[in-house]
Amino acid sequence: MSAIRYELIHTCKQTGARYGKLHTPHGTYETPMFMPVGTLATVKTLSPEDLKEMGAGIILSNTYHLWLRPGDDLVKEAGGLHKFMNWDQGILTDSGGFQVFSLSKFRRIEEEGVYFRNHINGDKLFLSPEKAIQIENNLGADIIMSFDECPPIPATHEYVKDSIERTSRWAERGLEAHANPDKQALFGIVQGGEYLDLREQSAKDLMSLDFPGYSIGGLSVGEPKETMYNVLAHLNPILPTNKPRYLMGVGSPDALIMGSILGVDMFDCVLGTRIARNGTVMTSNGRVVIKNAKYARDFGPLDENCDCYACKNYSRAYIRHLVKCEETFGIRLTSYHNTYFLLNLMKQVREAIKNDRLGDFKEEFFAKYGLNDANSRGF
RNA sequence: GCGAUUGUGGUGAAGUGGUUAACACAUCUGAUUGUGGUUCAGACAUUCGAGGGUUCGAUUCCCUUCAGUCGCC
Repeated sequence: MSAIRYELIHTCKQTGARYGKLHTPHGTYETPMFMPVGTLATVKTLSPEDLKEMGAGIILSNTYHLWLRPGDDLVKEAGGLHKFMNWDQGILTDSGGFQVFSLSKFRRIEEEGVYFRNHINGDKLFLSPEKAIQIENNLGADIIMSFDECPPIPATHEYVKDSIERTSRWAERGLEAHANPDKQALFGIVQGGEYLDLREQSAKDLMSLDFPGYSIGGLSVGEPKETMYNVLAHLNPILPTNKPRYLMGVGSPDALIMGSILGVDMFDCVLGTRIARNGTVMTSNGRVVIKNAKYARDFGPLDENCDCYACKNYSRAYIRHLVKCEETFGIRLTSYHNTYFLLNLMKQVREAIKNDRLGDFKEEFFAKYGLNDANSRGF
């Protein structure tokens, strides 16, 4: 018995996008959904109460980071991640595979796992599929990820083929090591870079292991958007319709809409909260770099069409001042707004799917930014 | 009043008798996609306190002047 269940409720007649519900041990959530990222058991600057208030469902946390600090055994001792951070909604943990790829300059990938040095003090570390699952079991998230290798784009076909085959073997090992599949759903991660044949092979290999959900990894690593959309379009008819599909690390507004159209149910991304901390917000009229001098005397809200806490109470001029002075309240307000914006965008996407008009919604949304091309940068 | 010393962009400062006057911070623009609040990229002194002189050429040498700092009466 799987810990989660995906229920496909409606398919958009205009685009084929999926509206559904994801039932987890900590609540049921409508999809497609955006999951805010809280790497170190907190969405930076936001409290769990804030997240609840803005309607966040599942949030992400991270195996690698929590393993190093404060340690998964400590989290287990605290009663698990939900209790530790006072979040009674869904949690998903990433496996650490991506961090090995993105944070460590020195790493040696072997069949049994990866040797690398941590990003804090350079200590030698070793992470394997079994070890990652063990940590994730201790953390206790509702949805957990297989330990994968995230190859760069570009990489040779030969390299990526070896890589996905190893990642599939790792996925199988993780499945065997998994202690409580009835409480935590383990997802396999489809890799394959930009090669459609390898993406297909990766998906089919993982599907033969019958995971309760499938992640699509290794995208948004610097490739053109078109490459990503091609991969999604290819995988869409291959992946099972009765399981959730999770596109990892993607979350610019245009990619969220395009991903939904291409059959994705779940997204996560640090983009919104990261650019928030650097003084940029997403608005219904496009990106606004609130740090810019032109907003010094702009006493209107961040987004005139937004009714979030930040927009209802504070002006661009005030927020710009706070951000310029590196006051923490400033980046809290921008983080709040961007997270709200992305959650709200997905709400609109779901409504559009239910009304069979996601294609129209996409056109309207893109037009507002002056985008008429799915491959445009957007944000 | 006398003596010494220093004057380089918003700030702190390098530097040289000879094409675009280091660097840092600040400022101004971009960027950031399974998160170190990080990091990266670019812009920013027609000009070296002011005036005069020497020189082919002076921010650099000389004179005057102004301003600051320290010391002495």
